[in-house]
Order: sequence, then structure tokens, then C-alpha cells
Amino acid sequence: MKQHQITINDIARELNISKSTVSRALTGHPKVSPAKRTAILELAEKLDYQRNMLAISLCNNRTNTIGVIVPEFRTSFFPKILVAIQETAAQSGYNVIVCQSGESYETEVKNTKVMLTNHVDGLIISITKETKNYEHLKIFQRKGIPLVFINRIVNEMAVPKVVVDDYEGAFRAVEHLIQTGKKRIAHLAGPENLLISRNRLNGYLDALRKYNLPIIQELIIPYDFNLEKVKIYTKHLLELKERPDALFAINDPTAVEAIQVIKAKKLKIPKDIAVVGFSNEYSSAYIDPSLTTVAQPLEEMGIRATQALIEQLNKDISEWKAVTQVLKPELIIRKSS
Amino acid sequence: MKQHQITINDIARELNISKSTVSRALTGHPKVSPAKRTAILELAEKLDYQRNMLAISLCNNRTNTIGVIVPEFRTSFFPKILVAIQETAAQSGYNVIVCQSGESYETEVKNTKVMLTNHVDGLIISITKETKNYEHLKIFQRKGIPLVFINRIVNEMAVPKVVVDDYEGAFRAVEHLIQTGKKRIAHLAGPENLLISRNRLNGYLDALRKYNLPIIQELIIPYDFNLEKVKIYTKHLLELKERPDALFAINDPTAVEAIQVIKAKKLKIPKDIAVVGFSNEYSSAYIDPSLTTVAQPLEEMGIRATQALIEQLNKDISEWKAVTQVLKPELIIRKSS
DNA sequence: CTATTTTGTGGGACGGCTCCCACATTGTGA
DNA sequence: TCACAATGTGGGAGCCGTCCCACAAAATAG
Repeated sequence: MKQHQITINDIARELNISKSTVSRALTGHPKVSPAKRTAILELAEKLDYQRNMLAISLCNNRTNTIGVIVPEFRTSFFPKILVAIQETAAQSGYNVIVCQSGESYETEVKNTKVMLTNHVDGLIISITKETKNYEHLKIFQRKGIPLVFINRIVNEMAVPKVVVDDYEGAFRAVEHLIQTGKKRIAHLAGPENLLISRNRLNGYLDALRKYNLPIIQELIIPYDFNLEKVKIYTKHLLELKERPDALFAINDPTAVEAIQVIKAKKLKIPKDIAVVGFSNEYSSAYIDPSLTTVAQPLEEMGIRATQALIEQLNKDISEWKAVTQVLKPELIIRKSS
Repeated sequence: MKQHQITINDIARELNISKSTVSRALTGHPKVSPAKRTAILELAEKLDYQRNMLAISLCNNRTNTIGVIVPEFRTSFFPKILVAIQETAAQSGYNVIVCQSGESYETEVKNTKVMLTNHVDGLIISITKETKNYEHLKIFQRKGIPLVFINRIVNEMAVPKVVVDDYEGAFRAVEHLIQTGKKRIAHLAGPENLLISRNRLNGYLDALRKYNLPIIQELIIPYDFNLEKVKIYTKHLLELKERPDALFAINDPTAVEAIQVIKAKKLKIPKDIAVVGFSNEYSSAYIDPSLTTVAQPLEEMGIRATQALIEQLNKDISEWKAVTQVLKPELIIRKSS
């Protein structure tokens, strides 16, 4: 079906030299006479020779491939990080293979098998909201395959991590709401096993505490990122006897959904109820009203994670360092607050 | 650095059998005695054996990898297609490796080399706005590697293509503007060498013709998708002696940019000037005013393209068919028109 | 009960490349 | 001039599987 590939053997035969010499010329080994080197390079060019990465990988036991596992691609959050990863990896000659776990622990485990079978040199992962067992990730450590966590991390594993300071982002978002005079601030929180949810919740709580506002349990609703449920929860909040006067949502899609419900109820944003999101989706600047949100340096996260991974790749395992990089979020104030 | 991999040889040695038998058991070959089969499978499980795809690929001369080259990831357009490709491919056991050409012809050529070097089994590509020479793509045909075009296609190459009926989408969008009473409809068009630009332009022109409206050249501005320029062009249009009363933009990001300019000029949308986009970006429903646009079945495009590719993969090259699938767009009428 | 097929198994070439070892050739220094 | 090093080159093992061929043992047929 497929046509014959030009190999180094073809070149060697043509020029009447050994394939060792051809290999050396092609890989830039110094000890090749200039005459042969140019002859080889020219012929390779002429025959449109392509190195066979498969064979090279098999020899070197490295594939120049980085694996990435992320929960989803629905929002622009992970795609943006991914683009940065892809570009950074490409600069160092690495390919990227991507899997979506779809927020399912089982799929995530399967994804790690795929990564293993494909012999990725390293893995960047953001775990699912369900992931509580980390055996499938520890395999990588045991096999000596470097691992980097991004955004949704596993604290107990000693590997590099790149995160945004969720606590501070949340704190400043809520502080901002308080400073605009809001007193009953609701929080649509994320799944409790995710560190980001807990950190954002803590930021929210500490901001309330700092300004001596009461913490009202019925205004804190954790949910599982299933957007369908946002409508229900938001309605519920709006129908409370004492309606909240602000809403801090775990992320922008949640905030956007909530805004639709609030607008449907003919309530004024931000006068009746202010809304703040988290993540600065591309669309958040354009919706009506434009959404106040906490921007995360996504591109930088991708770059840093990839750099951290490639750094491990170039070092002996004994020199690996489990540095956690905490990037600063930025509060972007728009018309929803 | 990396630890020793478990291989079929390890299993063979352990069980005192030949690696042929192990290979057969692992690949589900029928002629293996049940006793050995279970023994092998159990030991493989126990040792956490992972098949080495590299070696397998080298043997089979196929990598179970599909290459995808797209111009960009800035908008949600290609990511959405990509997600569908990824999922469809995964269902058939294929990995996906992705390159962005960044709308640069040179990068696209480099990307194809990467695909070749990595021995992708097939390629799905949407060409850049600059691509006018197709030699780098014809290599794939010569090598017998199936190719599928998506969205931005090359008409002269006889391979499967998946497109949206851009002509009809544009026609209906402009027809809709005319039916709401608009008479001077401007068009921010795309680069002229892209078929999608030409098709949309033709849809625009034919709609005007059908309703006997004059075609006014100064209202038709082709541009290169560089969003910065939209501001300039929109301003220019608004400052014409006879201002247009509607704008049909080549895509949603263009329309969104234009809307910002129009709003800044304190003109009313759609009363003073209506705006229609193309592509139905996620955010288009939420911006103010919500954007009338032509929705393309992106997910379906990805699925169809991948299916077309995999179909080729499973057939002899002599049976390949260069079918062009034309998917129907849908006009979504919102408040901007 | 022998002749033939079926079944299970091992041996080994092969895929394309890298890299170590060995060897010949040339160059260097005393 | 000779010993020794540096340089360039070839040979071949090895990476990890697949798959064809050969062959023995068991099952089937006549």
C-alpha cells in the first residue's frame, strides 16, 4: 500500500559507503570527511530522504513526544494552555500528543496507559474532578518518566507543579465585591476534592473574615461543573428570603450561566446582584454585561510547565527538583460588578 | 535514565517459551494453547507489561497516528473541529498529532515534514491563507498517505474534502439582511486565494443580484484576517459619504471587532447598521448585541473528515474515492440584525 | 494403522537506525 | 625513523516487536 521509504541504506548503497557513515553525516557527527558529508547530504536532499523517527526512537529509547492529559476542551481554558505547550514543545523539537479525560477518572487512567504505550518522554497533566487515587500517575515516577502538574495538582506527589494563586485571586475578587458595598456574597464553588476549589473557597472565606462579614453557609454551593445545574442553583439563590447581593462563581462559564438566569428574572447587574467569575474566558469581555473576572496567565502556565518538563528530560533523575511555581492572577474589573 | 522496560522477551524467558508464542498470545492470535495464553496474559498483567508501540509501528509500517495541520487556535473554530477529530480518532485507536501553521505557508511546509518524519498514517489539513503551491501536499499522495481537506480545501487535488456550503451560508445571511430592509450592505471579505472567501463573496454578490441591489465595490473590503485592521476598515466604512446600513463580516471575530468600533461611534445596532458574522463562535450568543451569524457544524466536520480518512486507511489505494462532503450551514438570527 | 491435515511452537530474518568496537590510514612528536 | 595518537570508516549487535517458515505432536480421515 505505502511506497518504499528511502532509508540510509539506500544512500549508503548509492554512494558505496557504509550506513554507519551515512548515519553519522546525517546526525552531524564530527568525524566524517567533508567530501562524504556533502555528498551524503546532497543525495539525501535529492532523494527527499526523511529520517524515520520510529527507528530512531526505538534506538534511543526516547520519542521526542510529550503527553498532555487535560479534563476538557469545552472552554477556552485548556486549549489556551495547550497551544502554549504545543508551541514551547515544538521549539525544542518535541511533539505533543493530547488526551482528554472528559473529567472521568477512568478515562484518565486509560489515557495514562495510552501515554505509556506510546512511550512519551514526559507527561503534563491536569487531573479530573474525580481523581482521588494517584496510582496511575505514580507509575510514571517509577518508570522514570518526568511528570508535571498544571492547574489541578496533586499535592502529595513530589513533582514540578505550575499553578495560579487561586487563593489570592478569589480573595481579591471577593474583596473587590465587598469594597463596592456588597454584604451577602454567594459562592458557586467547585468540587471539593479539587485543590483549586478549596483554595478559591478559602480566599472567599478569608476575605469575608477580614472585613468582618458573616459566613453564611446557605450561600455557599459546591457543584460539579455540570453547567446544567447552575440554573437550578442560581434560581435557588435568588429565591432565598434574603437574596444575595453578589455572586462569586468558581469560573466564567458558571458566571455566564448565572447571569442569564439573573437577567431572565429582570434583576439588574450589578445593582441588584453583582457577579464575578474566574478565568477570563475570551468571551467574558463581550457578554452583556461584561464580566468581572480573575485572569490567569494561561499561556505562561503552558510555557512554564513545558519548560519544567523539558528541563527534567535533559537532566539525570537524581537532579530533578519538585518546584511549585505559583503564578499571580489578575483581577479584571468590568461592568458586572 | 529511564528504567528497563518489560518486553516480550522477559515474559518468554520467565515462562520458558519463545517470544513468538508470547507475541501471538498478546496479539490474540488463535493458534496458542489456552494454558499458555492465560499464563502469558497473567504474567503480562502482573509485570505491568506495556506493548511498545514504537517497535510495533516499525514492524507494521503504520503508526496509528493521524496528523492534523490547522492555521490557528485563537478562535474556537479549529479547536472545536480538533476535539471532534481527536475523539473520533481515539475511538478507532488512533492518536492525533497536531501542528499549527500560524497562517504561514513556510510553517505549513515544515509541519508537513514533521508529519512525514513522524510517519503519520494519514493527514487532515486546513491550509493557510497564504498557501498557493501544493507540492508539499502532493508528496503525501505520492507516498500513498491518505489526505483529507477540511474547510480550507485545494480544489485541484483529488482527495476527500469536507466543507461547509459557504456560498449558501453567505447568501442566506445577506438575503436575511435584505429582507430586514437593508440596502447598502458592506462586506468585510477574506483573503482572495481562500476558496471560503471567494464562496462567501459569491454568496453575498448573488444575494444582492437576486434582489436587484447594486453591487458597490467600495463596500467590499478583502482583508487578511489580521484583526487589527478591522478597526481601520470599519472606521473607513462608517465615514463614507453614504454609510452602509449593514455589514456582513467574513467571520465572527471580525464582526465582533467591527461591533466595538460601531458602538464606539454611538451608532445603534441593528437600527443604524446591522451586523452579521459567520462561524458562530461560542461567545457570539453572549456579546452585546448578540450576533447574528452562520453556524457551521464543526463537530460534524471533524467527525466526517476523520471517518473519511480512516476509511482510506482501511482500503487499498486503488479504492480511494475523492468525495467532497458539503455540510449545510445554519443561519442563527440574533439581535445584531 | 498409515497418510494427511491441523495445531502449537520455536527459530530467525526483518524494519531503520544508533552506537560501540575494530581496523586502516594519516599525522604528530621525539 | 619508529612508536603512538588522531581520524575516518566499516562491521555488526541491538532496540522490540511481527511474521514467515519449519517442524513436531496431536487429531482426523480413509
